[in-house]
Amino acid sequence: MSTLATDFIRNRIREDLENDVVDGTIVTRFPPEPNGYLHIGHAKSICLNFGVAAEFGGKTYLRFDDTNPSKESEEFVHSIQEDVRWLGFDWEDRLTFASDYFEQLYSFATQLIEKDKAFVCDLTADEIRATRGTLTEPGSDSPFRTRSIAENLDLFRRMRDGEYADGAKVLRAKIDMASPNLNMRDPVLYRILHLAHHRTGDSWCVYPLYDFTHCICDALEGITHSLCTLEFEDHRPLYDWVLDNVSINFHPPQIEFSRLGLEFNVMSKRILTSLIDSGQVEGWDDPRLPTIAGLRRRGVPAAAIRDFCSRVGVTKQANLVETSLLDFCVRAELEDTAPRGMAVVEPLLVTVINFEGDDIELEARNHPKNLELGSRRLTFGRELYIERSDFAVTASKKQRKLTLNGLARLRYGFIVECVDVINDDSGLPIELKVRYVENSRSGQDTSGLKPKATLHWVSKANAVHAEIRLFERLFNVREPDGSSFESDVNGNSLRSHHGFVERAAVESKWNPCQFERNGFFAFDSSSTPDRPVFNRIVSLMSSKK
RNA sequence: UGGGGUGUAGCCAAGCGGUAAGGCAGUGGGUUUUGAUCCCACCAUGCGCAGGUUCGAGUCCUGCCACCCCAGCCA
Repeated sequence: MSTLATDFIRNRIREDLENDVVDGTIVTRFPPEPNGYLHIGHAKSICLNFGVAAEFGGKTYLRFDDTNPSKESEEFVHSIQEDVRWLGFDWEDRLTFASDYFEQLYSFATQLIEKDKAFVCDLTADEIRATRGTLTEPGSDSPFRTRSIAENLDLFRRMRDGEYADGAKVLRAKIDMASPNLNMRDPVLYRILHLAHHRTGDSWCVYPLYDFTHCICDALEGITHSLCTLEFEDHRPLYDWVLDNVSINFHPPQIEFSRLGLEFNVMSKRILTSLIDSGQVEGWDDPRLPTIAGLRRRGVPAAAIRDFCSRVGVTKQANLVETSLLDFCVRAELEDTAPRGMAVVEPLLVTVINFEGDDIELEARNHPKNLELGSRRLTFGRELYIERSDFAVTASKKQRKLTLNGLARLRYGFIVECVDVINDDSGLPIELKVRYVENSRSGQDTSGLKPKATLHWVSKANAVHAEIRLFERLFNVREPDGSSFESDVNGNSLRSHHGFVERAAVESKWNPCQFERNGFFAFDSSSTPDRPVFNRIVSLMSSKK
C-alpha cells in the first residue's frame, strides 16, 4: 500500500508532466454506464483513475455515460455513486453525465455535417451490417453518402424533431468503408430512439453513440489522460478522428489497459444480470458475487479491495488473478483490527460431568496481540458446545481433535477429557461426556498436561443462536463464460448453518470480527438483534494437510 | 486467412544493452493455548520459438508461433 506504484500509465503521466505536455494538473475520469452494479473490475479502474489523480495532485470526474436510455436507470446511478464513495473516493463537485452535454453534442454533430464529414443514412440496421463488409473484405458506400450538406442538415434537424420512427435514419460519420478497422467504416454517430431518458426525460429522441460522445466529453472536461480497457484500442482512431474534425481545442490521449480477470468469477454485466434474473443468486449484493455491493455485504473492507487492486497492478496483459490474492488482502486487512470471539458453526453438545455449582467466569483477550481491543468474560459451566468436526472417536497423531479418552484444551478455559460419547440411532455423536481438569485453567495451569488440540467452544449459558453463512466459489470453473449455468455454477456455494455465537460478539456488535479457527465474519444486512446472521468473509489460512 | 494487441515462475508483475525485483500460492524450519498471526529460509542458468547484431541481449534486428479483441443503430 505504501510503495508507490510504477506502471506504464503512471510512467507515462510522469513523462507528460516533465515534458509539459499537460499544464500541471492531471485530470482523469471514471465513466460508468448506469446499466448495472459495479464490480471488482470497475474497482480496478476506479482505483487507477482516482488513485493516479490523487498521487499527482490532480482531479477526477465521476461521469455517467448515459447515452442509451433503453438500458440505463436511476437505480444504477445511485448504486454506482454509493459504491465509489464506499471504496473511499471523492469526486467532490465533479459529478457529470454525458447527457449534460446532449445539446453541445448535437451541435458538434451539426459541425461535422457542415464539413461534409457526416451524413444522414436511411439504410436499415440490417442493410448497414450487410454493407459493412467483413474482417477481410471492404464494405461499400451507403447510397445516401452523397447527400448534400443542406439536405443532411435538414434531415438531421428533423430527426431531432421527431419526424421519423426509431431506426428509420441514423447519422453516420463519413470516413472510409474500406478501412481495415471496422470502426472507421462510416460508423453510426446518432440513432433515433423515442424513449424517455432517466435524466433528460422526453427532451430528446435522438441519442449519440459512445464513440461520438465519449471523446467529446473527455475533451470538454479537460481530461488529460483518458484511461480505458483494451477492447477500446480499436476505437482509438475514431476517438481521435472525431476530436480532429470538431472544433475543440483539447485532445486527450486515450490509453488502454487490460481488464481484471478473477478466477471462478464473472465480470460481465450480461452474465451477472442473468445470474440474478435466473435466481442463481439473490441480487446484485449477493455475497458470492464479485460486485462491490456483494463484497461489501459479505464484509470485505474497502481497504482490502484497494490493496488488491494495487497488488494486481496495471498492464496490457490479459490476466486471470487467483482468488487467493484477494483472500490474502482481506485477511491482511482484518488481522490486526478484527476482535476475536468464538462461534460454533456445527454444534456438538458437551456435558462436563464433574462440574458442579456456579458457572466459572473466565477472561479472554479480544485479540492475541492488539491489547487495545481489550478482553471479555466467558462463562464455563456444565454444558457447552464444541465444533462437530473437532471430535472423533479416534484420530491420527497429526490430527488435532478431541478423541474418546483423549484430552483437548478449551480455548481460554480448561483442559477436558472425553470419557463417553452418545450417538443417535444412525451412529452420529449427539453428546459428549467429559471431565474437566480443575487445575488446568488458562493462565494458571499447574496440571502439566499438554493436549495437542485447542478447541473453540461456547458455553450454553453464554450462547446466542445465530445463522452462520459459509460461502464457496459461485462457479466451479476457473473462467466461466456464462454459457452453461447448469454445469458451471457450484450448487454448494452457500451453506447456511444454525450455530452458536458467544454473547459478547453479538452484543458488542463486533463487525467485522474473527471467530477463532473459523475465519473472519461480518453481520449480514438481513441480521436483526434477536436473529443474528453472520457471513464468513474469508476462512483463516490453514497449513493443515 | 484484414486490423489492433499481448507473450518473464502455478498466478500477478518489475525490468528500458551490463549478467532475472517484489507480491500471492507452494515447500522447509522457528515462535504460538487460533493448524491463525509473526519470523527465517527455499522457490526461473531462465524471459513464446528460431536465427542474427554485440565484448555482452529478457532488453536491439529478422522470421516464425501462440493467445486475446473487433463485423451493435451497446458501452
